[in-house]
Amino acid sequence: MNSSRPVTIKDIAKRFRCSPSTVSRALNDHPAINEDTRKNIQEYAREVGYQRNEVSLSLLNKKTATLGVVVPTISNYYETAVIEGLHNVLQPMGYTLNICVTNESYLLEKEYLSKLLSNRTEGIFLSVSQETYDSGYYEHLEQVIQRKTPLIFIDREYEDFETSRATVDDYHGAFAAVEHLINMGYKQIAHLKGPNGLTVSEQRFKGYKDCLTKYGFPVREELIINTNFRVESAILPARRLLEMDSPPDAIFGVNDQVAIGAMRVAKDKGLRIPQDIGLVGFDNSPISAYTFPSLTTVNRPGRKIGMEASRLFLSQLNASGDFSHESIVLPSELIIRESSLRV
Amino acid sequence: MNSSRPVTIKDIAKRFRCSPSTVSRALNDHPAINEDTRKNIQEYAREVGYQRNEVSLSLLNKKTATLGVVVPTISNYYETAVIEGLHNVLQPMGYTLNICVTNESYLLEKEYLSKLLSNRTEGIFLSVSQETYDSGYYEHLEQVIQRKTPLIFIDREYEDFETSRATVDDYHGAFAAVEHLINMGYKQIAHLKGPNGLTVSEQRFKGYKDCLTKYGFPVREELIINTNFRVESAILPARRLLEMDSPPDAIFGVNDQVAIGAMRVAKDKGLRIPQDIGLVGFDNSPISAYTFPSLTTVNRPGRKIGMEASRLFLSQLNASGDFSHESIVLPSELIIRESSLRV
DNA sequence: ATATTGAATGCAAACGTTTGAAAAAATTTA
DNA sequence: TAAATTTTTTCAAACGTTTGCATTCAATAT
Repeated sequence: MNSSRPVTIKDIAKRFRCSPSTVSRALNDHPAINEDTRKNIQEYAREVGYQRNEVSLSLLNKKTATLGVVVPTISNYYETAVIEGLHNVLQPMGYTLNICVTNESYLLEKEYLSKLLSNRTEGIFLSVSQETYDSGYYEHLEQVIQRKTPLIFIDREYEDFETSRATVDDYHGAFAAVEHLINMGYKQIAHLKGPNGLTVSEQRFKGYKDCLTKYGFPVREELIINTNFRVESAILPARRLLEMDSPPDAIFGVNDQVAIGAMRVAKDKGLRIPQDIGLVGFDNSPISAYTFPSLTTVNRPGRKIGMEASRLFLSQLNASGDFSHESIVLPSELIIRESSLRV
Repeated sequence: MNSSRPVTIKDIAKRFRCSPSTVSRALNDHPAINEDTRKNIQEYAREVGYQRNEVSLSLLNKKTATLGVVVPTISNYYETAVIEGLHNVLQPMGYTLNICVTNESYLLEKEYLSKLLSNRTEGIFLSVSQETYDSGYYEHLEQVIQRKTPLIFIDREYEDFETSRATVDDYHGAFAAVEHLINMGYKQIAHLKGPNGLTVSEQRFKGYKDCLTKYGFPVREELIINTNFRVESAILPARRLLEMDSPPDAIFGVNDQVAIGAMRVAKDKGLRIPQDIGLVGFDNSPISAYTFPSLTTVNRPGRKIGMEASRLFLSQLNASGDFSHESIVLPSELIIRESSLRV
């Protein structure tokens, strides 16, 4: 019966033997519409479940009220916190977020950006994929710039682009973490590093190295092993570290997951934490406060990053024409817990 | 200089002194277009970065290639796994997922659904919010049904609606978990329950109760305490349980987070796991395999759910007209690890 | 009775693209 | 060289909505 075709303004116009304009105005409470007409039309519209076709409006106004969020993954606490932050600011302003997960793939990232532009997305928040980083291809971003669509980098940035970016101060967070371990008297501090090439990995690595150097410790190659951020990826590296002839007495993990993996391995070997080995993670994920022992970590204000990024977007929007590119770097904060608190 | 207005087909037509139709056909490799014309136009289009306006196409074809995914949260492993599953199937088919996070709010859920319909989304995957559940208002769903937009329930379902749904067999998973604890000789099994009213909570709770009853154990009110799925929310309840005069010797948590919270509390009290107290979670989140001791849990095939839900959507699409509503229930699987393996 | 006002409604264009049918241009055939 | 054919291009409508301007119609003032 009920044809599935959505009711349009024309359908209503036909029903009332009036023009579409009248219906449009009636529905939008335009003053120059007879009170009765207005009421009747509005009532009927409600009855038949009329819903304005936003697609046509988008075409007409060249506004879609849609923003793209392109991220490598949503499987970590941090990323979802960022999205929550974006959401908290932008949703109330009427924006819809289009969340695209690139899964670290350059091709997907490119495709998503292209699609977002085709869909006339009004702004793009981007955390570039690892493949993009590795390959160094950035033409797909040129597109975005050329079209003057506001582009905001989140965390993983590409330095050569003139645009706004919001990042956490990974460097000083890592530095503080290692410094804390040194203060606690640890002498051989290993690092379970993130994938090569990513800003996040490299900045934390740099903080680690610089801190060791500052305090006169050597940076020992064999104490630095790569992981892919995931807990499983830390197991073998941690084992390798702890089975060395002169094993480290502390491990700084590139994130909490990795540190928790190392914690498990240490416990399996009967090591006491923090007495025999100190552990520090990064992210301050909810679980890190409730491991046993609880994990010392570096807080990364994901929600705040999302909110700051929103702010950057909005200011770029208002400053149409004049560039107004800002770089926001939010401080990270060392959170000392049991896993490193040696007394 | 470069005006920020996107290049349109008309602009190109003007440049070549031809009609928009010619340009359109040239760009789409229509056979009835002169080879030279085609080449020139395509080259020029590439040069100026022409990108088809998908909005106008959506209006014309009444197809948006967009699907809505409305979920209460994306902060858990499971939800992101579901989204990954949806993504894996639907992205290659050209669909864009519009992920909407309701944050358990009825109002937001309603608003999102309305917006998705207005945007002519071609299908909606919905896991209803807790408020919706509590309130019992479902008119906002009637809208979707009335518009014949395919609607697929994920996990949190509302039984009265005629539509497809994909859920995990929470009941039998919980049953198996508790049965396992009983087999291991635990006598007083407590339950850290999820929020009231949610299918997920209630099904697991029912599995817990039925299993106890089957094995002749009483269901003791004081051993059942609510949580909100989050690790923090388990701390006080777990403490209350373990400080009872006759405390439980096992705890079944509604999810891994909650179980890990209980694990922490138990350890703080100096209890040995699994000797003094057995623990079981639910979800098989990545971390659960690497806690110390590792956590017995129930696997919830999130990615598979996403893939099955996609399948349900596609079959509903093809069977346009004739209803073809299916309910898929995927089995959950007990994964026995150290936290309950008492020998 | 006519001009003047005011309220209510309709017309037509616009947003960017596609597409069947018609028209125009180029080519071949008789 | 005209007719027939083929190739190439243009026209116009459509998708659903909004909006400045024109129009209609009734009521009031002169």
